[in-house]
Amino acid sequence: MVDDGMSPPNLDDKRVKNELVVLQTEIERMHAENERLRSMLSQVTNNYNALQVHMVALMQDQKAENNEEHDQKHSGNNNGVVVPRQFIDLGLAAKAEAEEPSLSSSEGRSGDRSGSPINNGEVGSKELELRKNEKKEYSSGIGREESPDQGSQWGANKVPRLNPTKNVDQTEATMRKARVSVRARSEAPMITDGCQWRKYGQKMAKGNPCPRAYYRCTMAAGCPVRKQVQRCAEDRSILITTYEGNHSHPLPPAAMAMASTTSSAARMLLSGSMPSADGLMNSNFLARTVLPCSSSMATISASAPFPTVTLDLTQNPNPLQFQRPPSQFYVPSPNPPQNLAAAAAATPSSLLPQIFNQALYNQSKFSGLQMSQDMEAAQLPNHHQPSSQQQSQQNSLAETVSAATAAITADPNFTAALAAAITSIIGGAQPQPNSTTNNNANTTAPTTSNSGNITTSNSNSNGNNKLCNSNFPGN
DNA sequence: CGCATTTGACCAGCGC
DNA sequence: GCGCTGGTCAAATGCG
Repeated sequence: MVDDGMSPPNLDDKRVKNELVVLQTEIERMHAENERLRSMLSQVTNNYNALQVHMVALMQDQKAENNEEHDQKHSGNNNGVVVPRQFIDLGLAAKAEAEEPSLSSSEGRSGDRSGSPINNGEVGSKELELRKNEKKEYSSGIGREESPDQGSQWGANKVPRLNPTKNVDQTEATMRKARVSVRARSEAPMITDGCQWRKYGQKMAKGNPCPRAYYRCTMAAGCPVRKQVQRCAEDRSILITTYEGNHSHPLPPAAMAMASTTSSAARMLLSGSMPSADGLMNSNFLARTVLPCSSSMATISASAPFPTVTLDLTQNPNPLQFQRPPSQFYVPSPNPPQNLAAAAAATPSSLLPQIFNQALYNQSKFSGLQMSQDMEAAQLPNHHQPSSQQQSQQNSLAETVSAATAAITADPNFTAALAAAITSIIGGAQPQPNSTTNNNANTTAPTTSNSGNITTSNSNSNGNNKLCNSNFPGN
């Protein structure tokens, strides 16, 4: 008991104690280091965000000027709507747009159509057509002056030719091509997303009885936003809605959510810079982030022809049924729809505020520098174990996605909930209204999809194809 | 009559 | 160069 002669143990104890002390100091040092890195990280993030905000503000100013001119020309299309043009947040996209409307409203039109503005030769005659169009459309109250521009926008394939303004064009082109695709189960022929749409075309999908419908936003003249609606061939209960572009006009809150989503998606894709490399890494990060909880799927396809953020809310048990490019990261949701619906039924609306908040919180994670840092953290094997903060951020994001999915699935109208989910995943830029309410401007659109191949024929023969009859009931 | 949808035609990009 | 495909246009049609 008395340890006199027990010197050896004492020595050992000492040594152990020393080691402990060393370890402790080491740990403290690591903590300090961690702390330091964390603060650096947050500083960088803050700077980035500040810059982003600043840039957006500038863009908005610029756009506001352009729109003023534009509005003066076409007496107030945007009147009445309450919401400021918030989701023009998408800095770069906003810029791209800012240039477009002004161009399109008058002289610029020459350049638009077919995206190869400068396809000389044809321009002259086409301009006549365009002007004719303009008149017609303005008279109908839904200005469509954007059509030319949009043509180029949506028709991504045509974009590359866009041109001359080299400084912006790369960015612009990328933005224009960026798409947000939402896959959701819905028996309804359409989903309500808060915007007004006008159908301008429909095509049959190859090997798919369900046609793909094309819509453009009619809430304001010149709005470049378009969407495609298709129903999945394998599972017709799945509705695939793809959005492209950013609204150039104020929107009601419900629509805002979705709108900011597309903007954010574009920005996000852009932040990954060129699709090929960074884009993939980003997707990887996203997938990893979402995976842990995996009650929703987020896919970012950086592969061509345009970068697409896909939010899969179908909880499809067999993701493989959809052919996906190898470069896509697909995160399947294990939860059967029923479960989600049930879970959501209990909470949907209450969840949304959280979702929105979370979205804002997570937002920084998905953009710019912050994103790449997180990405590294996520991808590196743990030798620097991700800080608990990082980990919890990722977890919370996953939870957010999960919650959003549940809420969405339960929400018969989707809309805001849908947007919230996407936004939360890709980092929506706007503070979202906490209401899930939606405006009912809807568009119905039956759709089809997925294989990507579309036949040219339009025979709408089969009854099923009677897609949309959406008359915009609402709004 | 005005407006939205339908649908055949057209255009441009892409691959072979 | 040609054919295929995605996307858009615009006349025709239908509906309120």
